[in-house]
Amino acid sequence: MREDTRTRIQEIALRLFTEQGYEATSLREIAEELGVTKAALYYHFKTKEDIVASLAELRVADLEELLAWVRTQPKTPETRRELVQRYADKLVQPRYREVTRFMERNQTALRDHPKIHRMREVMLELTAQLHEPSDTLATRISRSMALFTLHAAKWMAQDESLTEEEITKASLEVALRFMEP
Amino acid sequence: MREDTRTRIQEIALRLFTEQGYEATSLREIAEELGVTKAALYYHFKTKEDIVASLAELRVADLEELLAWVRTQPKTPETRRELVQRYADKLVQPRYREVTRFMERNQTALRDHPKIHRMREVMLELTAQLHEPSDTLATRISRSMALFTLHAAKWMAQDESLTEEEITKASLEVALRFMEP
DNA sequence: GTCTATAAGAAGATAGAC
DNA sequence: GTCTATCTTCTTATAGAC
Repeated sequence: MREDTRTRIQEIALRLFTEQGYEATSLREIAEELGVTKAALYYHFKTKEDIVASLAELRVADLEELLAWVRTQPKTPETRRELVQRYADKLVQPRYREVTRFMERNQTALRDHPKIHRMREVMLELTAQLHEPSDTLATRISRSMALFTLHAAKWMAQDESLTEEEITKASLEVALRFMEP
Repeated sequence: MREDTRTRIQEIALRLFTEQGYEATSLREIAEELGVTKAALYYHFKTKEDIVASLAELRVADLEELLAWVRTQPKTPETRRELVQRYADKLVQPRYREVTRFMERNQTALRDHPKIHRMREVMLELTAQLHEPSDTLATRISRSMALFTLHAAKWMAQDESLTEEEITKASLEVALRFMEP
């Protein structure tokens, strides 16, 4: 069954925004790939920013769910490792990863979008769950780098003949190592 | 003594490109801040891309120097730690850091610029110096995250009342910890 | 080196027909 | 839901005077 037009706009926009950049991608291009005119897009999304907001929503909802979960848990090393594990699980879902990639690559262009701002907040709250006030600065940096590692490890794929699975597995191993006191 | 116009264009462009994004910053804005007309910019730089190339040049030269140095050294743990240390030293120089920040934030918009491409190459070669073929994948990821940590630690400054010096010192400590086997 | 003036085009967005 | 046609505004870039 054919997806609805709204979803297809999201898919095409996400791909083009990521490949070419947000500002560099015009509504004309999106419309052409979809096989309609620019004006048709305006029936589904009021503005270009609305398309971004709808994409950000896909990720924010996931992150807020994760944050809500961790707040029900006791603040133990066990919980922190489990949070890293769950974050890694989110990150292997293609849709989540694509949206994340789009946002990483267009930080500046997106800086004024309210939904993007909300997402940054949630990410900061999530990393804050990884340490306690009594931890040293070095420990806090190390813990934050655990989440970063899950994101950044895909760089490794460039010059190596490794499968995605090997990289995912190894970067989780490294991330958990960074969580050690 | 007043700097020359070319240098002032570079400074203003670098700031606006970083704050607002590369595509979102027009030559008109740069000219207005400089107090001249758009046309005057074209005397100093043939195109907008030329301004970017001149900015990238500032960083590429530094990185190539670092790469040239490390290639004269024996491939020992000692050399690798020294490379991390030297990279950290580069990163505290304001001009280098500003250009780096600009590039991090505008990855997609800059993807087709040849100078940017060269910079990515040099960065990859630098990280390749941090490990040997016999190292496990986890070790290689961990070592690459050492350089990443030096970049990313500035995120820590957001919600804390820490001095830049404390953060720099602690992130170097973490980076060197990540270099351990 | 900097100016005015202008070209040539693409962008986001809207009105109204079908 | 999608179209054609159009508006307005902005962009990069150039020609030629001073």
